Amino acid sequence: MKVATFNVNSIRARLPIVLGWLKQEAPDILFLQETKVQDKDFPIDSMKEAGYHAVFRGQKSYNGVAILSRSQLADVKTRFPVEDVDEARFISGRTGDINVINVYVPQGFEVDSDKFRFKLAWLEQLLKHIADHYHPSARLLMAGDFNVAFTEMDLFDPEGLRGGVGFHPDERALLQRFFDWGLVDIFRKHIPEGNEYTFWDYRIPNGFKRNMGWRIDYILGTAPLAERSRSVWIDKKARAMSRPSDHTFLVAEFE
DNA sequence: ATGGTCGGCAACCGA
Repeated sequence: MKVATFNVNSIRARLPIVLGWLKQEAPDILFLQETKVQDKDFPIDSMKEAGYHAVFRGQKSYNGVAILSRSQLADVKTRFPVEDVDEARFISGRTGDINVINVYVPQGFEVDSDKFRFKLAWLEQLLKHIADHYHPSARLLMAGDFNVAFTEMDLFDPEGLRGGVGFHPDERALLQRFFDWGLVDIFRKHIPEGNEYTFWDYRIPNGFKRNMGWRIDYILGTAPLAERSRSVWIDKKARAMSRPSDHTFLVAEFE
């Protein structure tokens, strides 16, 4: 089984990249974030032609998540209210005995802002949701854009960025609690070295060329899945395609 | 080289 996650930064702007990648890599599941499209405008026909089922929840202009899969997902849920705000940031479902969750965690703007507090509350809620609905001994795969670098290895300038949004102790402590519960960072399980990133800010000149990036996209799995993971990679060559996203594909293969 | 990020969507917001 091959799964991937990609913050697409507009599914309509990057439809050729996604379709090309699906054809080339033929994943079983692709998690997409920041689709930036309302449901009535989601390019479902293109996905069908590519051989994929699609479940999605979008909103105008911002956010939006989708799961593309070879086999149809059951028990699909897209509602995830936090503090009475229900943005399009969450989709869960099931394929066979594998439960899947796709998340687009709030970015958080800046530390001590309302948006930052909302980000922390959102992550708390996600943790509670998982603890309430799943068991670490069952197969759960959660992937997406978490907007948090976990350790110093996961960003290009840990000292300069320490304590800022995306690398704040409170955010990192929350990620740790997902790991404590029983989720494994599949990338880090296989690749212990640093300087491996999934996001490069558009606003840093030549940030990608200079590899000034962050690892903020994750594929997490419970132990039964982590034990069956065979390889994981960040697909930088997908960035060579026209109009690259500021994120890239993160891919994992399971037995 | 006399500027310097994207995308949505129509003036700026969000990342």
